[in-house]
Amino acid sequence: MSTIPQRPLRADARRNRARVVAAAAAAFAETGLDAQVEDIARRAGVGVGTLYRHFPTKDALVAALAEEHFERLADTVEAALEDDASGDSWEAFTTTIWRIADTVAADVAWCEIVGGHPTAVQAASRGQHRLAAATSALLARAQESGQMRADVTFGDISTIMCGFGHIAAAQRAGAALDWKRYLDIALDGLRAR
Amino acid sequence: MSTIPQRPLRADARRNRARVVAAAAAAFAETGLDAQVEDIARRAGVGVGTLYRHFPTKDALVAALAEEHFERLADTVEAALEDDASGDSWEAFTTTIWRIADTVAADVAWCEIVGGHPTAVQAASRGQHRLAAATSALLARAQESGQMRADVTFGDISTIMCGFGHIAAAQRAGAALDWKRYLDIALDGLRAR
DNA sequence: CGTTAACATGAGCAACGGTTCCGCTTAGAC
DNA sequence: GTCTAAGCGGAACCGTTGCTCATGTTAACG
Repeated sequence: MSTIPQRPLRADARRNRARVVAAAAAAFAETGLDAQVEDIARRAGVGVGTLYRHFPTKDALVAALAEEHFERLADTVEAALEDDASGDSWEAFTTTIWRIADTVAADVAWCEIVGGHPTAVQAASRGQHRLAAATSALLARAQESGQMRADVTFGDISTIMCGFGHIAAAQRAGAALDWKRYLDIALDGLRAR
Repeated sequence: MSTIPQRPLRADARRNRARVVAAAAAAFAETGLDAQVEDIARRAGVGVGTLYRHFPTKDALVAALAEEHFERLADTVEAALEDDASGDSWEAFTTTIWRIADTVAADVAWCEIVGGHPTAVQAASRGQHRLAAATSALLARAQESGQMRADVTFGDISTIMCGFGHIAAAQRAGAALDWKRYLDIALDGLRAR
């Protein structure tokens, strides 16, 4: 039951909406999900009222961003899937993960969404399914080549990436942690012996 | 510059302090660090004023609990270190980690503290040092036996456990994650090839 | 231009949660 | 038993934050 606008948005409204989305993405990435609405509006150069005209609630804004974020990730993995028509499938897998990691590490809000924001998770279900399908395919190839543990599932990958997101966030917040090291170890744990 | 009370606490005050600590531990374990002060007081069967008589601030309460938590963990690892005078040192290491994991998995607040609560981290520094020393020793043995990657440090273990804490918390909150699976993979990543 | 519906604004409202304060209670010393 | 300082309770306080609404502004169409 999505709201399909009868008339397209007025030019200024469209511009403002885009600004809000960009500002929110930046704010959430920096501060996490508890970035303040007023701060987002200020960054976007609009009033809070304008923000609320486009998104009925803060949750809805988060959900919209989550949706976009998942779609982008799915794009990345699907692209990797095509590029890797032939080649080392284990390496195709790991480089994809490292690429995703770079994106996720820059976004504090990521893990907060994955690990328990019902509205956002629901909104992003389409992207999540695409992501799951593509990742599973990449996974299957690496397993067929005998380089990856045979029992690894997509769920394992999302678990690892969820932990990853928190570690990256904590590191950014000043904790003595190292997300590269973490990924190195975790990926090693996925290899066949 | 710790405050040493000139006179011992009155009997009822001592009892109430213990109740507050227990209630706070339970509340933080269930809800995480944003458990409400009023809720903690209610669980303890005291007024908020009483809570604030014993702990000047919510942060201080968190710090006190963190301190105790780290000391307990250090106890666990030190005990393992003694038990393992002879035997399979890799297994000694992994069983210790699994034991710690059980404790940590039951406590949502754990990772929030490790990953960015300055007051608590500072208060727990003694326990952290004990924990670091004991874990490093356990680690060294497993490495000497050739079963663990030679480049693993204590920092790696705390990174892994930090991720672990968040995954366990998210799982408890309903996310489709599996902390046992995670540990299984991460520990495998620590083994030598 | 003139008109108007769409849009923007930001002070202000309400809820929430940590902290304080003061009148009352009680453990414990004599 | 009496006294008093230590302790207790919880209503009130206050800063914070998501959200609303009355008022002012402007894109877009004729």
